[in-house]
Amino acid sequence: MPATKVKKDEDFNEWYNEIVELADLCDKRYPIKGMNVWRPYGWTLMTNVDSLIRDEMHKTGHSEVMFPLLIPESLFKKEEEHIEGFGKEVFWVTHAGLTQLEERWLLRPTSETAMYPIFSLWIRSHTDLPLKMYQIVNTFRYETKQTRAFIRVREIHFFEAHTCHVDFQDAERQIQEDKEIADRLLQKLCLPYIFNKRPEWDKFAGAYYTISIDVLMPSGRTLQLGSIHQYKDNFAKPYEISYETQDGKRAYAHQTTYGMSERILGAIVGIHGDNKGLILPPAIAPLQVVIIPIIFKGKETAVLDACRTLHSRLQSAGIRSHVDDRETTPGNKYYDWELKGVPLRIEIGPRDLDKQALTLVRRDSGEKKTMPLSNAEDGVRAELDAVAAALYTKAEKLLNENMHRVCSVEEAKETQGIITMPWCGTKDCALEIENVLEGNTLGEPIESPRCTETCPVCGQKAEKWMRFARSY
RNA sequence: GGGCCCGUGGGGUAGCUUGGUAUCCUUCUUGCUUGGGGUGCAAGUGACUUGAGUUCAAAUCUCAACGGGCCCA
Repeated sequence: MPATKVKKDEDFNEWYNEIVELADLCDKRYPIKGMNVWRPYGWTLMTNVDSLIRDEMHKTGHSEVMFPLLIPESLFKKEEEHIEGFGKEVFWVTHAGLTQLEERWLLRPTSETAMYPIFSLWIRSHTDLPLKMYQIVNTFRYETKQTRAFIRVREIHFFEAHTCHVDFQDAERQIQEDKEIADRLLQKLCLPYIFNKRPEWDKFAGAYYTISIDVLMPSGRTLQLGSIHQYKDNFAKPYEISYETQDGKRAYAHQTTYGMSERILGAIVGIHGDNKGLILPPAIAPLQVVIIPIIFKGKETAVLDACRTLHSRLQSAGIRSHVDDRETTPGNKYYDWELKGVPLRIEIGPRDLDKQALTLVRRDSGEKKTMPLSNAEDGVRAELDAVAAALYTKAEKLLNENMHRVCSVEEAKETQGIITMPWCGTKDCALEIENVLEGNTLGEPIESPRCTETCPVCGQKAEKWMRFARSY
């Protein structure tokens, strides 16, 4: 029996809208467009993702900081391209109490302009570099388009890492490290992804270049989960982030940033979920195992005791477990926890106790098996790994089956998903393809061989490949 | 940026055309019952998005705002 009214493969967008509320991730009834309430279950999930990010940051020598939410207009305005890129979508604070502010303040859309004036104070010598900082905060963008839970919101739960380096080469090494972080993180979340070097006209405002981290949603649209930016010294100059070199000269720092948001959660919901609800990767599932006692009159205590004993054993083994001892029927509990996406369910009833066994059901496949109670810890751990592997494989299949390399406009028209085509390098030709495909330019695949084809639009020699897709 | 549709208990809905008493399902609360895939019975709580207009009277008609959804650029 499905939990959702709308089927995932019939109307993905509706299914998504329905499931984020049904599964208690968020409450969309807050009366400001694009500002939803995080419910406890959703927030636990998000903070679990954040923990994985923090682990990666600390492993790679970043320090966590917390900068103010408000930015004075004068600081924001120092980098021209930046203000041009964000100017139309910032929220302004113009009054304090009854008095009009002498200088307007804005809610950070991202924190470059808050951090960099302070970085310029912190950095004096080459020994202060590299400076590697990050924060996980809320940022604000005034979206005018249709908003969607976790995917397009006005208050963004944002991870942003900011680094400063002695030169371009060292900043490039940072970007290499960022890619490795993405690889480890998204592997744990069972999310296969692609890197794309964004086209000049769509890079981050003020960046030298931008690499996006994109995943493919089951609707056939791509979702950008993160960005890695090389700034060179574009911000260091206006914000005067300079240092004294070893030989006593002054030089500007080269900077990078790395950003990700709750879109990660959107991808997990959209890619792994099914018509029964969420399916969570064990790495971030608030509960990895739920234990359902199967109670019959007269045998309550034996069953409940067995459940509780198993629960504390699993907890001691570092497995997030829960005994659902609510006064309702087992069937109800199954539906509840399937909706919540708990990877494994254990049932213990009188029949199991007779055999000193437990019944275990996988959320992703529905597969049911019994195993002895004696080494439940190992059995559960192995099954959690199996769920994670299966989720990744399924998502990888979706991505691979929907990535196509084509060399003519006609072929492209008849192709779904992510399309890679030869590209001569001019904006007009890319925009023409966007028109034909009703999609967007994703960017250049960053690690693919040189192209020797011709541009399908203008017929000129194409030295690059370019990816196109419909995007969120 | 332009166009279209929608807003009724926590969720889903009927009622709106033709203005007057708000329907049903579910959830929730209490009690008993049941318990290996939504157990059954009984009782109870709970709603017309906001503002202005028309009217003796507005969930119903008009306008606007806010919110939600869809389509096009």
